[in-house]
Amino acid sequence: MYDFKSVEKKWQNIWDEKKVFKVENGGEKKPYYILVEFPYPSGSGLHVGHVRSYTAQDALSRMKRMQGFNVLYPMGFDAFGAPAEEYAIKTHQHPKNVVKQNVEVFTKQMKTLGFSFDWDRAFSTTDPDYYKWTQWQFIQFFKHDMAYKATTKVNWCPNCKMVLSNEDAAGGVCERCGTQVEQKEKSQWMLKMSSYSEDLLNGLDDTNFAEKVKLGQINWIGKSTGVEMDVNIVGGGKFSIFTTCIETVYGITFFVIAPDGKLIKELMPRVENKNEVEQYIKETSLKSAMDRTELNKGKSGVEVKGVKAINPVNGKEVPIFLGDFVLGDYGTGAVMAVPAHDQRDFEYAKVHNLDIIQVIEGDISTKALEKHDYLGKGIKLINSEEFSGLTVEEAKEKITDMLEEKGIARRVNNYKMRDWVFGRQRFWGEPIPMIYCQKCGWVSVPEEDLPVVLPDVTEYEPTDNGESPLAKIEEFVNCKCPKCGMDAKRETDTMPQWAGSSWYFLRFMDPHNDKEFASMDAMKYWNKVDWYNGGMEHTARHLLYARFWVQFLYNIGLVPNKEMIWTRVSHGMILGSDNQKMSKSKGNVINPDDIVNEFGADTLRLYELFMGDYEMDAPWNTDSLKGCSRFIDRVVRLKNKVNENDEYSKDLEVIQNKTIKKVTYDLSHMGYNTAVSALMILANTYDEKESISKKDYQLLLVLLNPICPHISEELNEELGYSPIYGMSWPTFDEAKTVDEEKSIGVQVNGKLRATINVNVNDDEEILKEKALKEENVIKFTEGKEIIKVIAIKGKIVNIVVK
RNA sequence: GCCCGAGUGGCGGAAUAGGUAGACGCACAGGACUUAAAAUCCUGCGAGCAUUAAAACUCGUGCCGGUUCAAGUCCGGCCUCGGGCACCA
Repeated sequence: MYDFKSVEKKWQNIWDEKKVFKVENGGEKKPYYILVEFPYPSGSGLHVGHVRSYTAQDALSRMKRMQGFNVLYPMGFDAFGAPAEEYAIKTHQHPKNVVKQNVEVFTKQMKTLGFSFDWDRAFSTTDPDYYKWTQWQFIQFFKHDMAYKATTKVNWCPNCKMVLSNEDAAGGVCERCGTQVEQKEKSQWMLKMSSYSEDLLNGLDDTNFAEKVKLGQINWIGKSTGVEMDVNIVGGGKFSIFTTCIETVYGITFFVIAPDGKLIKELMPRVENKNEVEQYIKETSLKSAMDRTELNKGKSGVEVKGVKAINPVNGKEVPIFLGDFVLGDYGTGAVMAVPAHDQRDFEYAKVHNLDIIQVIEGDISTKALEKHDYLGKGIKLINSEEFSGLTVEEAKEKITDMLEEKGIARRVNNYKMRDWVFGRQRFWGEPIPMIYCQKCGWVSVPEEDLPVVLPDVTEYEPTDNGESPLAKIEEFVNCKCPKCGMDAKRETDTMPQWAGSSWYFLRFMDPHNDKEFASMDAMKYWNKVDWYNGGMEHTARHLLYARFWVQFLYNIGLVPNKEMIWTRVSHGMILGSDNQKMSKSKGNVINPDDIVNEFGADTLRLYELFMGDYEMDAPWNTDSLKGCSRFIDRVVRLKNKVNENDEYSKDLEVIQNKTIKKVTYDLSHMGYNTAVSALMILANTYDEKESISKKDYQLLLVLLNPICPHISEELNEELGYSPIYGMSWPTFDEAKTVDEEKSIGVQVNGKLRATINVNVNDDEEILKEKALKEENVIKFTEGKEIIKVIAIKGKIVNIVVK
């Protein structure tokens, strides 16, 4: 085994000292921006999963550079967030120190892996120079009426006296102490993301995201098209419902309204069973979002006695129920219930003993006949007055037209995506740069006063009332109103972790700018992120937040494109050797440092790309890793076969062209494992020869360089050539990528009976002739009638007999 | 329940446009070298049948059916596993 430690160190130093991968904005070369999700620098260091995607994109970057592109491959740190804060609370040190240490560890680890990041562009979202601009952008949201304060519910642990994230409140209990989590009302900053629903859907057309990524976005936005209809209440008043199945309107037997909605509050004075209703509202409010879904099967609810609603199409009076399955913040907070044609309503009607009226042909004896049962099948309406006999599709339109003419309904779209709750009651986040003045209301911090810096204190314990720890720090809270100069109070909530990562890719384009978050020129130069790689777990939310952020900046003229990310791809996880997700508790974690120490960075890089389909999860296997180490040793040993010849060997021409083609294609199409395999085949071919030329050998090294940059540079230097990083990527001659002679299969009735050696140019007649001469083919065709012979040049012969 | 993704040897996985299934690697077995081990090199390696050897043959890409001269690949219907969302009207 070669001395990988000194070789790797040597080349890492050369790259570092000569700033080989430093990239400037501008120049003759075409720009190409490759981005990997920047990590959260946790205390446990780099994970082998990071190594997989960073290596993959590193290989792509290195090839692209050699292909003559000006490649931006940056790295940074997404370092705000709860774990650093919790660690800081435990150890009584400022989270920024914790982050600083972790960033140093991560940086060192990444350097020992030889990634070609432009380290001069690195930053952390926790740097005041960076979050200054996050705050500045928040102010733009505020100024453009896109940020507002509203009351939302938060998970509250009465024991820890802390606001919990949904993750920390999983199952309705506090993750730290196991206490039942309560829902608490809290006034918080929100971003009007829902107003971008349609734009975020349409924007997908301007991207090259993988189909599954687009689907993730579409599902999260959750558009549904339907009808909003007004419903009168007996004795005066009205409310609206939203439905996607207006064709079932004659089947309404009750309405259900949200216990947390406005409507029930309005109706309260007329309610006869006030106690019961109030009790139910209270019960619902105590349940966390989790509990509410768990209660799913119960179909709980109470009738709102004393008020009845009128079905607008036939004047029928039906009861109104309060049910916690209706959400106050989706649609209108009220639904029409048609038990015959909605399974949920069906079950609800059974539990509460309500009428069921069938309005669409079919069987409803055991369960509801739902839209997926009846749509698109020409099924007709019944019991629906003049609409009876129409197909459901016709009825949908005609009923809507009728209701619209009467002025009591509208065609509308609804979206599952809500506004973005942008406040966190935490210390370790970007302070929201807002000031509350008794006289002027909410006023944004003047831009010249940014950043609003997190204070240097030693206590980060949460307050008793659910406010951010910042609320305890008087010198932080108390300030003057920027408008009127009176005493005022600073907002103490901080931003969610998603904030900093919503625009970091823009900052990489112009990371040292102290006048703007990034100059328009810089952003126009790079134009878009060409490749964005990250985990599947971030393809829904992070990507959506980032796109929303960018679209907003675009609308106020601050970025050049409505979508700033062109291709988004995702990679699979590395699982433990037990095929389970790696976790400390399972004891199946592999530390990349250990592997680098024992086998070297090149081996780890090679293995992680070779281990399987990049987009798929793959289990760790140290034996396989050793195979990769062997391959590198083999390449090193091949040097003994190198002769003094400075020309390519003619007899290796085809395999070389083939390999160049394969590696070039695969590295840019996430076919990393097959690229490695092609290199192994090339090395095997070399190994079969007595000797190879310097050029032959160098070609292997150059093709291997994006994956194993250290050893390939070292061996190349030993040959006396100048560094690979300064070379051009090899090109191939398409005509020379196929062997003249090859073996193809001969089938009789589709079953393989022989193989024949042919020339790729042999025409059908020659193939047929050769095939029919084969002994085994004769055996199977003898005495039978040959119906036809299919012969495909260079591929196959199939003889059909009877 | 809904939406994605995946099921191929002992294992990880290959297989541009349907065209010799199992590339490449691991593990394993046998052999060479060696005092020995490691390393390296050579050979074999889907199952069955056969076994003195080889050829040949039969089956084989989760299951059932279909299209086709030809299906891992296309179509219809399922099953299992993984991930995400979850009363969204």
